[in-house]
Amino acid sequence: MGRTTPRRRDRIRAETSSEIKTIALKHLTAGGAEAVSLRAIAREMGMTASAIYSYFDTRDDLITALIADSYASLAGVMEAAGAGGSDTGAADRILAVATAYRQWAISHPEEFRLIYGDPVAGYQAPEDDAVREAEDRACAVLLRLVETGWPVPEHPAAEPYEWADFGDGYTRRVRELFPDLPPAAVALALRTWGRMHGQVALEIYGHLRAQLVDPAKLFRAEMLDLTRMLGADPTTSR
Amino acid sequence: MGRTTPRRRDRIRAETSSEIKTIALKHLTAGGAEAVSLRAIAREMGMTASAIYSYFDTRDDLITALIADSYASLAGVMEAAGAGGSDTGAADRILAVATAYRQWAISHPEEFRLIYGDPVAGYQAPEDDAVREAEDRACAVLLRLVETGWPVPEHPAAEPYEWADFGDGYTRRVRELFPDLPPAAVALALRTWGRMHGQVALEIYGHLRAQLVDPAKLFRAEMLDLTRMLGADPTTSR
DNA sequence: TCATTGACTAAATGCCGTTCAGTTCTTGTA
DNA sequence: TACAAGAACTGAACGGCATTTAGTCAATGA
Repeated sequence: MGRTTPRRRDRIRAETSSEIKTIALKHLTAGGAEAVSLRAIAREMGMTASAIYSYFDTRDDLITALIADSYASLAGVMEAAGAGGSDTGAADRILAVATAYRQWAISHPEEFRLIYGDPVAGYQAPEDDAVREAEDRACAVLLRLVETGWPVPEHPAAEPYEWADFGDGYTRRVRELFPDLPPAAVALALRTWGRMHGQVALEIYGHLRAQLVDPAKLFRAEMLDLTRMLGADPTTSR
Repeated sequence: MGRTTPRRRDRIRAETSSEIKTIALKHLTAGGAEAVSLRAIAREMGMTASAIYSYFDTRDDLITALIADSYASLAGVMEAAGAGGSDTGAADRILAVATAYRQWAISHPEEFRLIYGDPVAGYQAPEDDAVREAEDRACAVLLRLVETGWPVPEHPAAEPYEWADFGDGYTRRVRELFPDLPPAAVALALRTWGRMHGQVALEIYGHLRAQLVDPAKLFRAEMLDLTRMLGADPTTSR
């Protein structure tokens, strides 16, 4: 009964929907989020702006779709960088993922801003399943990095972590994927995220422009220290 | 010849200008950057939107003024936190500044987004003197933190830093304020910034909401490790 | 074959930033 | 004190925007 081949109408609909997204993405990368206007997209498609409402309930929904697609692209890049053959050292994998994160941000600045910034006014982080899934994928890459060096000696003064410290849904998904990792390891993965993110965010938003000639150099130094935090110091692991 | 008391007209002008900013800020905190509309501000002031153009050449200029004011407020909070009596340990001062940074962000989320995000479409980080000055003040607070624990043993694999690695103007201002600090210390201060910023940015933009029950706890752990990076481990300095 | 449904248009609503011509009133000076 | 200059402001307009609504038309599935 289940129909394998999509019906003609559904196919056309999917094509139009993806054409809208493609043009929207083009405008985004060309002129930032403000340039994503339903009228401009429709104009380019030879349609009326209101026609787009058959495909996206509102402009924000279209933006959310762009976020989901962009985040999936970032997650893919991170996964590829984190996969590295089994001959790759732990520190190298960490540096590879971090570099991939930064490089993706640099080559897709507007998409990065879309995901991690707030380019759409009054726009609250959407409760979108596709977005959450991409975020989980990115998170999983970091968890895999932590897993390699685990257990890492805790900072003496740090408070212990428990599962109750994390969101319910998140806890469930993490424990399913990484049954052997304790809560403290998850906390470490989130700290890793923050550490990678900090410098990249500052750089993308232009806050290191006047200070640094080569932001990559500072990022390398920071990520090198990160390997230590994850118990994968390159001086000992290679 | 120099007139000390401002003329009546100048005074009124300054008052109107600051009233515009006050209302703009009110709308910002209430509804995000999108809510800062010249028409809405003028409406509230009993004026026409075009009247505002006597005070700010464009909406973006008004936004830039808001950024400068907000950044100055953040810098002030950081300075206060970093001042701590001479009896305060180095680690405590670091934690105080970091906590101040995060707390300010949490209590002024829209201003934080204004400074470090990209709420205004197609808006490039302005080359505004007042903004740069506030950024320098915040930077100076971090440099003072680094200064306390300096010298910190470098990570073995890290590349050495030279003054040529930094922007010209920035280098000049830093060396004037901190004649004794070497380039590597400046690099460490910028890394400190990135590390503080990373988690706070993720939190403010809602990216830790689904994951963490208490983001402050993770931030504490990260900042505790930061004290180590700055050579001010609380276990040894207290 | 035919009623239904989805894609689409056209027009309108009410926002917005910005421009411009014209008005009013304050100001410093002749 | 009279007056020219200029600042502050109004009102109308332009072109842009998201969104809503009523209506058209053709593909669809029973």
